[in-house]
Amino acid sequence: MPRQTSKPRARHQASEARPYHHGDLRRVLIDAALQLAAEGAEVSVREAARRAAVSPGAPFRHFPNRDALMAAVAEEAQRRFRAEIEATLEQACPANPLARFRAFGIAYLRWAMRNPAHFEIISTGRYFAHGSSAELTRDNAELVALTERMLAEAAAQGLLRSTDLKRILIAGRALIYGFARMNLDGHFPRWGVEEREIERMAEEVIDLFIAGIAAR
Amino acid sequence: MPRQTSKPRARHQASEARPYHHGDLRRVLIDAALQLAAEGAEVSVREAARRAAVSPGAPFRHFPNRDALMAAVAEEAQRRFRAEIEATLEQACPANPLARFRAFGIAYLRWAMRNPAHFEIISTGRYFAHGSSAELTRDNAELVALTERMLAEAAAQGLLRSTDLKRILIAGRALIYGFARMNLDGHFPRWGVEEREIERMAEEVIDLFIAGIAAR
DNA sequence: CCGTTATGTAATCATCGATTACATTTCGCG
DNA sequence: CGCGAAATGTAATCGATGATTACATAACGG
Repeated sequence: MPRQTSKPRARHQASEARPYHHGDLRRVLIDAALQLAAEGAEVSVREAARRAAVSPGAPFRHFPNRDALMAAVAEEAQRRFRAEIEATLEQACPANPLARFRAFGIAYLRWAMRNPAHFEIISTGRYFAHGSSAELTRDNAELVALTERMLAEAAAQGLLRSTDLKRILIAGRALIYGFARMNLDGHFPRWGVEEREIERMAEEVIDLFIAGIAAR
Repeated sequence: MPRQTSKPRARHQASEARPYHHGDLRRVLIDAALQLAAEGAEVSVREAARRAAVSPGAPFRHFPNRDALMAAVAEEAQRRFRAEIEATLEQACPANPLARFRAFGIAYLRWAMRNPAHFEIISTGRYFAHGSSAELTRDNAELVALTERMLAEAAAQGLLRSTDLKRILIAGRALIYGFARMNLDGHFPRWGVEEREIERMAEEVIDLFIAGIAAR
């Protein structure tokens, strides 16, 4: 929790000098890094420090190394990601598991497409050792478990053609993750002038998948 | 084509000195970079130069910058990727487009899983500006076109449930690409002790997709 | 009020991509 | 041939970065 700096005394000389101790440098560094990523710039510790108006070595008081900063950044992004998905699911028809699955997929892809850099940090084991953040791993596992539950309910209600839930789960994850990554990795030529256009494609792809696994 | 160095004269002094001019530095640098990537190390121009036993500045005679080297590396990797897929398709039942699609997907995923670093370089716009290599773009487009043709044939033979080929194509690409990236990005916990296990999952996922789009 | 701890600064190092000036080899053209 | 231009590699150097260390200063508690 951010400690409240109680209006620190001014330095010996300047009346408006920045206090020696930053308010909550850790938080500010994470935000700066998130912002850097969102801007498409690559995240460097120094640049984050620069934005926090702090010396290049200061961040290392809060993070042992760059990877640790990135892991913290990923945790924050994942928190936001998960929060938005769960908020969307709050207002999704609770009775129909496949409709919920659909809403989940759409929310997932919407966030991924509107926060590409953050999604990249979350989903790729490139910025820090995969599994180095227990929180990130847990949050992600819970999203997977959420998906699993929806499919299990669908199966219980006889909505699925096959009962091989494991296989359906993996295929569904691959489909959604793949769509997000295709967008991220530039596999959609810039025909899709409208962002809205790609989101419509996302819906169609999800619907195709659901039609494929649904009983009929 | 690699120019043949016709046994260059020895230096003024040593009888076994390395010739001033490298045989085909460009090629050697690309191979060194491919090897570096395959070893999981991150590719640096200097390290490639080191492996080629050449000064750190030498590579820049062949590549204007690091990105250009990476683009050349990607082109080579893509060439191998495409060659293997097409070789596999050579011996796939030519009459059944869905069987060919299945073979395509399996070959795609097999290569991606056995050459993760190379697949990463190919498929991500991270190592160089996306579209900076016309050859890479073309090669990739041809694989997509190949998939498109298989699906069109399947539709022509009445094997598909829907005729929305565009949607099926994107979904299929997303599914296969997503599976490959999930493996790459560490989304498969290390349960799959056996590599063979993951390859079996890949087959199952592809089969599930085909079952989903097939007429019945 | 003092000292222990938390936090930031300054200086330094190795690595990397990149550029420049220079050296040597290769090759084409007369 | 042989000579000069072009190709190719070397050496030295620059700025940025991640990281470490020694030191300075502020914050907190007894």
